[in-house]
Amino acid sequence: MKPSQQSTPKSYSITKAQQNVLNVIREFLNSNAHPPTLAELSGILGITVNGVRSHLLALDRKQALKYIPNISRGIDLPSVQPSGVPIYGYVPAGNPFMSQDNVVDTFEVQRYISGSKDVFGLYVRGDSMKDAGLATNDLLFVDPNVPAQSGRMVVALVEGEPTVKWFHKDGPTVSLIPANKKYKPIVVNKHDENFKIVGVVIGMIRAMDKMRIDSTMKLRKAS
Amino acid sequence: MKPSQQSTPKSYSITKAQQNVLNVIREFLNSNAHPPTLAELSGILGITVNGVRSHLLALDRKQALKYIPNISRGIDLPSVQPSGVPIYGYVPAGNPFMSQDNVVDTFEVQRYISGSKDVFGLYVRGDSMKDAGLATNDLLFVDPNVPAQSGRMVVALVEGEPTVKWFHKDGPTVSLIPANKKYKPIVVNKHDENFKIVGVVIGMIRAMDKMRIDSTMKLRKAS
DNA sequence: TAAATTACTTCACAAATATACAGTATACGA
DNA sequence: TCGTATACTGTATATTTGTGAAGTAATTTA
Repeated sequence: MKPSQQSTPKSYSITKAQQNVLNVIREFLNSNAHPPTLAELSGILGITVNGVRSHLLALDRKQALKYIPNISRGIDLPSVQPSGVPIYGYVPAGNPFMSQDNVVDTFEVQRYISGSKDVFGLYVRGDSMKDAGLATNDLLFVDPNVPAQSGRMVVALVEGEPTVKWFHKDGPTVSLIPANKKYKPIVVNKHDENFKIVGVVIGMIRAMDKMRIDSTMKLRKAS
Repeated sequence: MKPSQQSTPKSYSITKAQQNVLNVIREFLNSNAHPPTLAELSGILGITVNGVRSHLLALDRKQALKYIPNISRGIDLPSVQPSGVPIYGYVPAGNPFMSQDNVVDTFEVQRYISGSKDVFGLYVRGDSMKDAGLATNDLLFVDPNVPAQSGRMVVALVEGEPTVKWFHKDGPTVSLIPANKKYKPIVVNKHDENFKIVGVVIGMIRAMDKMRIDSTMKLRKAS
């Protein structure tokens, strides 16, 4: 944390008063789509406009925010908000796990559906991928720009019908393998006109608002 | 879509010029943390400040944005961006499914992890919920504010150890039921001190960047 | 302890911003 | 065709909002 540039003017770390200003700005941005003015901060903080200003200049120097001169509401907080949920770790894992220190990560879908901007979602229907843990109504994230490799889950168009399967390439032929003994693999020629890889499954999300134990019971009986 | 209030002033739908203003504002917000001023929009659009103003007033009337009078940069665009991926429908389903008309929904995590602000994420480890489709490294969304009901999946603390199970209440006792024949249900008294429901599982997400067919193969052999 | 930074205040002032009011011309729906 | 909304322009004019310069006191680091 030592200054790497000798040109950097000497400065203390962020002080309590400055942190307070920062917090007030953050709060302001939670209820307003625009940053506050100096006068507004002045009113909230109970100090004069120039008092606020000197804090902003200091915070800008310390890179805690960007203070753009001469323009109204020219306060830019970097990295807005995680907009996400904290992630605490693994289950089961060491406890107590629900503490702020224990936040392993912050959830951002971008992390999961990273990659190309062409990623799209697709709902699962049917049980052909049951053993891979997919159930009807699960939502798949499919990336059309990821090249299909053996061992990956893909969405393919077979004779115009979209289907989710494991992908396996074997010389001139490719196999689409279901994760359910009830169904047989589909084997086609690599250049078959009636066959097309739509994309690779890079993620999945499931809403469990209404999911009940019954579904597992059925699974249990079936297996 | 007919106006429900007779007090609503007559107005056309958003015109091309207005849509253009809207687009410019959106673009502005993509590169700036603060909304534009009337003067800035005037410069970009090539019309006078009052021209801009009348557009903003019209757009406010049409609820396309909020125009806050008397404050600088008082332009609030609702629902910033979907930040999401389009969802096309079910698999398998009628084709051709990848067309803009076919967008069933736009993915927003909020939709899935809706409810309280206390929702948090938790990684799954182990195979005790295998038959419910959960695998190690899956990320669960847990809501501590949803009351546990029989049939729902819950995260519980049993003697200090966090665990994911199906929840079943039966008079004075509650059962935590694993979705894997290898494990036995845990039955405890409702008021047992060593037992505590942390929250209800409301969703799950899985990253499949590296997931390979091998894992299914193993599942197949095991079942 | 000396030099610098913080944490403010006050008074004055220059820009930046939004409004008011008055027009002109075009397009649209009943 | 009438009445209204749109799509602007222009000239002023109020406010809002940000800056400058100077100063006081407390705090911090070397």
